[in-house]
Amino acid sequence: MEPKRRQQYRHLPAFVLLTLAEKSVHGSAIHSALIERFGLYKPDTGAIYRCLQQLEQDGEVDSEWDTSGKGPAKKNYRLTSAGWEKLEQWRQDIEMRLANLQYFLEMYHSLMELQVDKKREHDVISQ
Amino acid sequence: MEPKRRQQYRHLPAFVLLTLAEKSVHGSAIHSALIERFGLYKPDTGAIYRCLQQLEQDGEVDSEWDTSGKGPAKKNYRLTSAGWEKLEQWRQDIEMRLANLQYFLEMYHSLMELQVDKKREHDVISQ
DNA sequence: ACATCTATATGTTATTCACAGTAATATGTT
DNA sequence: AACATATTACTGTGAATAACATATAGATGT
Repeated sequence: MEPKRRQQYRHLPAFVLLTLAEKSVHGSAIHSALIERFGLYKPDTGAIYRCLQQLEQDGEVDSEWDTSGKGPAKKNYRLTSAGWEKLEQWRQDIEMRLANLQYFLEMYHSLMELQVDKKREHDVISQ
Repeated sequence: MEPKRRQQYRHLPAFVLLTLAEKSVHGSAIHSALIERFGLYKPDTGAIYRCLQQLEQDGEVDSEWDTSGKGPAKKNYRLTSAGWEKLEQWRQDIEMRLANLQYFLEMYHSLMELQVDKKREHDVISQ
């Protein structure tokens, strides 16, 4: 039995801020939105609430309780102007990471072609 | 004074394996190669050596000492077949992450256009 | 009254890796 | 030979991230 390795998806605050940029909502709705949009990305609810607390502490979001609708009270979060700025920083950060990952894939594919070529040569020789 | 937030660059084993896929080399050479190729990505040397130890423990690389050349002995690492398989897993993983990051950027840009439109409307109304 | 659902929150642990430093060997300099 | 310097490998520590598990509390249905 392989020891199960935990998968970290990362950039959670970026995706939380992005979701809030579209619409001010409460934690559970952010969770649903992320699951809906990123099929493979199932963030932990605990992580989201703690993320929101941190973002509020850093002044990137503010919140107010909504006791109107059905069910238990919801804490609606809204981007502050600091939050919009932070989102822009995340955009830059993510563009850089994206470039690195693209480079990884390019290099991976060119290496694999080389491997195939080597194999082909080998096959020709051994005919 | 803002508390300095550490930047994590992540996916280090993927990039180490990729470097070794191209050519079997020692830790310090991997460090140089990564710095050369990823201008913004300056991985920690400690992280690289620990990563290599972990990879060896997991059977994804093996190593042998090279005492020929100049300077101190070098520990050359080489991908095993398990390492090649792991690299393929990383490819899949990274393609997924890439898709998520691309989605972030798409959504970010479309939100920003909306913001501009709103501002334009506002400007027109207040004329 | 009780179970269930929804939303929020906390406890604990694993993973990742940055920052700082140590050690050992080879080589160049005086 | 003595010393400084460069190169390579490795370790100590702790911060950041977030996964897994559990708890709480109000609203709602039966």
